[in-house]
Amino acid sequence: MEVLIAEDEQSIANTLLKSFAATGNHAVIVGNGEEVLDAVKKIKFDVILLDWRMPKMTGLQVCRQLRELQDQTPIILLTALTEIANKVEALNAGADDYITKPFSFEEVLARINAVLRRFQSNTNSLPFGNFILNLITHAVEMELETVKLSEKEFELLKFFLLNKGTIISKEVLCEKIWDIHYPTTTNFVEVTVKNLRKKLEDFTSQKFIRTVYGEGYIFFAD
Amino acid sequence: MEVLIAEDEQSIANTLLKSFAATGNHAVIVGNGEEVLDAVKKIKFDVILLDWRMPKMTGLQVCRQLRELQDQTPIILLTALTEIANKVEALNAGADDYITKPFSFEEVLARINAVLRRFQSNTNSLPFGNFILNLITHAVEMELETVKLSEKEFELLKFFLLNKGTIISKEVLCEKIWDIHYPTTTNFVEVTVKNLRKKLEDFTSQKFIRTVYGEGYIFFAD
DNA sequence: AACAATAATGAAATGTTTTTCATTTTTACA
DNA sequence: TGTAAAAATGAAAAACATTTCATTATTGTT
Repeated sequence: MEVLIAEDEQSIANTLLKSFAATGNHAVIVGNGEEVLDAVKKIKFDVILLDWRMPKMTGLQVCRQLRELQDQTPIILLTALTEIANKVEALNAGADDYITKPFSFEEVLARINAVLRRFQSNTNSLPFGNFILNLITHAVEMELETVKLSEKEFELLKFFLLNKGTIISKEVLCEKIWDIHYPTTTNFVEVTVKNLRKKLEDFTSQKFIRTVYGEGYIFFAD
Repeated sequence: MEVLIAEDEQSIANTLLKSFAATGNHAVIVGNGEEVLDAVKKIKFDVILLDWRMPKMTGLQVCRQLRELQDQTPIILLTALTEIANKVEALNAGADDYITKPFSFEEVLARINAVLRRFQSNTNSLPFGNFILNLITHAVEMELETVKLSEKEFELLKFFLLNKGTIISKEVLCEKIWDIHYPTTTNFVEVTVKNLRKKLEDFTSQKFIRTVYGEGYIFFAD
């Protein structure tokens, strides 16, 4: 696991760093808010531990700014006892949880796991444009309207949504959706793409799946 | 929303009670651990606010006991600052969150909503016995083994799992799964039950669906 | 034990989805 | 613009799922 520690008190930061290393994880330390924004541009962290009181920007400001930049990385705020009154503010700023100092490393790990679990299990629908794919019913929904997808259509759309904006080759689709690991003899991938396209366009009046000649498909939304 | 407040300090309990009433919710106050166990037997609460330090049983003991009795009601522990060290213990005892005193009512509401959200979105699988129904893939799973259910079989099993231990009539199944609101002319419900039974028994070597002559079916697990 | 009501079953009929195939359309590039 | 490769399409064939139906088995009651 890749953790970003944003904390200006050296002793706390170093203790955390060592503890993460000892549990087989990897952490990066930064000392102020600006450095947080720089760091997340370079590395994709699993979680950010953010000190409430830091030079230049408060944890809260960093938090808001990250969310404005559409960064969804889970954030846990580290707050001192005197700041307890502002917990609600913290949650509203887009933090996912907070820990009050002093804390044990055991508690930090427990909190991180709780937050990650919440994140992972929070995915029973995938949004795109003004629509969502309901992962339970396998239908595309918009307010009260829905279209049911067949199984293959569902799996295809789900895969596209999990890989928005990147080129996906037919070979990859074949592997991931049909579990076929050798060159295909027929064009069932194209046929399924066609059917999904038709259903989506009839329902949404938009084109989401673009063909990249010789390479594969890209799904575009927003 | 129906809230159970387990708190022996009258002033705190009453303030909460009034605040819940003011926000259109309803709360019940009990003063010790035993009364909590009695109360949950009578009423189905949406959330339980549990004081850590109470006469007769600590909040932690109550928590453990509720979970042992298979009660899954969300629990938020109310702890004093001096008890901060034991947060991990609290989470491990089956509590879903905790709030340190003193707290604002605004914060209580925020926490409750966070916990409820987590609860509701946490359901992309339904466990029964040693197995789980995966709500995304529509398959029954046990470790690495899986069986895929057809759509009707999936909906039927899902409905059974959400209504474990209660008699479900064919009329209700017809309404809820087939969306048919008038007497049926054929026996497709029985046929679907038969097919689901076969798939489940082939896979699990157990019988989960019992017939109640003249009334309907019951799903049993554990 | 005998009966009528209810439930379970196997198999055919119908409806859907998935895959295949022959043909047409689009694309990149000379 | 002409060509070959790649992609899209309509429709048939094959595989699956759902519903119907006739028959057999089970249940509660007398």
